[in-house]
Amino acid sequence: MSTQQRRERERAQRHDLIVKTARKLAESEGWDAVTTRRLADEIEYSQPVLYSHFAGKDAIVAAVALEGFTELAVRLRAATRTGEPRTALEGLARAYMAFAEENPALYDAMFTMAVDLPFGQDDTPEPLRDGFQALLSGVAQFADGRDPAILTEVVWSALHGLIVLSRGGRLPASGREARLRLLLDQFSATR
Amino acid sequence: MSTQQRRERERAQRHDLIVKTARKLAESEGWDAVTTRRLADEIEYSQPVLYSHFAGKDAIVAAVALEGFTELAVRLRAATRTGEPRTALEGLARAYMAFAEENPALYDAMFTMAVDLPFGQDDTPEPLRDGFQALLSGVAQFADGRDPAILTEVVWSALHGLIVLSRGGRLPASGREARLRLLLDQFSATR
DNA sequence: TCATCCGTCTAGCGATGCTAGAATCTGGAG
DNA sequence: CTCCAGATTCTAGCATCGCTAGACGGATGA
Repeated sequence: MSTQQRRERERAQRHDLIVKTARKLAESEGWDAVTTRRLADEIEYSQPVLYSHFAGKDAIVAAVALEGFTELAVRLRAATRTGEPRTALEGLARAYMAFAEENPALYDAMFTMAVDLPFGQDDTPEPLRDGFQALLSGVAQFADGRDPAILTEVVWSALHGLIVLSRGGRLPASGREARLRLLLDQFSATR
Repeated sequence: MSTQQRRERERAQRHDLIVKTARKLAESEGWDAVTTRRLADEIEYSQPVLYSHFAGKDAIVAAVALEGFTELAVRLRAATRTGEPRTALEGLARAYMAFAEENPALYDAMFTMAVDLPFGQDDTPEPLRDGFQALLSGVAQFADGRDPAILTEVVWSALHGLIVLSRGGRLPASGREARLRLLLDQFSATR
């Protein structure tokens, strides 16, 4: 009976190996380099093994994304644990942008690629829920009469827009800080 | 000598036919359906003909995107020709979102796919420049002390974020109007 | 010791973007 | 009107992609 457990343990390890390898590969050479053949090579197994763990390549990307949500939630919570609400928004925003900048491929998997992750639904995976909750609880501190959920969604959208447009070369790298400052100013004003 | 001109005219027509067909196909069945084979079928020529007009598939997508920028600029200018600055921002934002909603595939080509279009550079194509100018001149009306360029970039980012997150199912379709209202409120406040 | 079964790999399918070389058509000279 | 030269278009194929069927192998239990 013990061999059965060992088997399952090894399977779980290989599962993690696949996810971690995919992530590392994507981060170092971009998602285009993450082909099933290359990934299989990297983990030193053949392609079909991947499909015994995941339904397809999309599922692997989704698994990587899920890891990302967990990490993002941790970082956002850490950032919101500071003092006053004014700096809380700034900390939150900076933490979010830093995360996106440090893990571009991961961020892509989370917010631009994997379409099959159910976001605001009943079967939304825990890490996803947690990520949004971290944002929400941070933003709610200075909602000041405004609807916290709506406010969170808009702040999030603005940050995401800045990130994704910057990355694609649509926004000049120079004004980064000025844009963030303006955004923070606008959203701390209750009006 | 006339036949030479006719040749060139026909070439130009076929060039347009390719772009228009790619756009229509993308809009009706998504960009995944726009394969070189399918596109060649649709225009009733063989694949290599495409490559006598464009360097590759990316160049075709870029050509479609360019069309989009021209149209977007026109719509934005029309929207900003209204009266007071308060409603100008709202008109601008609604026009932008309506454009994105009515032409999802086109919008994708403009702002998420084609990476090879030089955006804020010296060799930026005219339609691109014009598109941003239309936004800028609209936003500048109510800048009210704030840096117009920075303000434009941030407003644009926020709108883009809303659009792209909504489309990917990351934001619920329900709060659409509320989010837009909140965004408008925040950005009309000068503070 | 042997048969069974689970796990893994080899080999291959259809589809992709792109291209070389054959085939065809066009236009102008004799 | 004929025929050749040059441009144009097509057929066929390459490498690569995600994915899978079926052969193969070794570990497990009788």
